[in-house]
Amino acid sequence: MTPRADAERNRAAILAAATEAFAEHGPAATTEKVAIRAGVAVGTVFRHFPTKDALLVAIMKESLHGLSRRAAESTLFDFIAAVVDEAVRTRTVVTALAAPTLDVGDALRSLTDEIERLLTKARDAGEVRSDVRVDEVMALLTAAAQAAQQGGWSEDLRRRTLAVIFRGLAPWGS
Amino acid sequence: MTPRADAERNRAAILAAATEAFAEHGPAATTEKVAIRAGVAVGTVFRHFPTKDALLVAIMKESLHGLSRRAAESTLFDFIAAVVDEAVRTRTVVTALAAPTLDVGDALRSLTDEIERLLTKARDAGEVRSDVRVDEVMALLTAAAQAAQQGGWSEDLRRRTLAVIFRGLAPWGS
DNA sequence: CGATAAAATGAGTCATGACTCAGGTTTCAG
DNA sequence: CTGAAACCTGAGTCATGACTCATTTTATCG
Repeated sequence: MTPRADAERNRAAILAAATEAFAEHGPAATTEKVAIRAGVAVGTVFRHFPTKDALLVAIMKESLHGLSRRAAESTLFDFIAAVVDEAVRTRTVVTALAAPTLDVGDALRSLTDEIERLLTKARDAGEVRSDVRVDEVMALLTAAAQAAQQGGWSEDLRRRTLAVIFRGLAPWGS
Repeated sequence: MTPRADAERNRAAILAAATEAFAEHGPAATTEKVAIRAGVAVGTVFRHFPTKDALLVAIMKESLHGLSRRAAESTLFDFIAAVVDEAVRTRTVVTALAAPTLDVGDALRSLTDEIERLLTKARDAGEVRSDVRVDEVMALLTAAAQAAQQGGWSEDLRRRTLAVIFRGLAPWGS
């Protein structure tokens, strides 16, 4: 049986509201605020998502899938720069990349796979040293995104810092 | 007038307890827990530090000064590695390096100065490119420490990730 | 149209954790 | 020794925020 029309409408509104709220305030965003933003009562939010974390996880998965999609049509360095840029704008990316306790299913795994593909491509193109593994790349990506966000890195600092990282990934003399 | 003997004793106990508690749980450590650990009542903690943040700031300053001291007798790369190692063990370092809202006075400034000295020395020794500024170094240090801690980087991952960063800081072909 | 089940509402419950303060205890100067 | 000032105590206050549920509203089906 398909859900009632208003239920579906509200669920969508809640997801949209939560996306904005978590982007602005991170996991600290109140369920109450999400409800208000969605034009709905708190109870309704909890009807659709049994737990605040469940809602958060839903948003995080969306965010991670979005990244995977973008990774598919990008290059390694461009992708990393794009993620760090977005991290400065919305808190969700970092929350998703660096939430050790919340279970995002295989969304992170998928993203890692996608990045591995970018890494292989970059390696084959001679843009990255052959001994660099995905681990480091994920670690560096997460680190940069997280620090950039919460340190409020200026665009200039972002550029210079990423330059160091990119140089570190590149083969000698390239 | 010098404070009463018991007051001084308690203050020291509170600082010691807070150091441990914040190292283990970060800023999330409860004032209550600190009090228990210090063998003292909550009220006593608040008598010595008007606010939980005041206590936290005191610990953070201590931590930053400790880092400055260690920086004075180290080299840039060794120092960075040491800080990241410590970050994995105690949460205080990262809290101190990456707490944008808490006012640590000039403790961060001092550390930055010390690191600048290390940077200059490394540059003169030809170990670091001449166009690298302290900003990037601080940014990379903070990023690595933060991510290492909260991602639980293994020693191996730590080593490989720092290798990338160090290579990025180094001049070509060194 | 009703009837009814699904959904929404929002005031209320509960847990947590920072902070207070009236009353008891300890230190120490004289 | 002794009394006042300085300290300490810990139950209680207050704010916050997740989550509940009795009651009311609404979508949908015959």
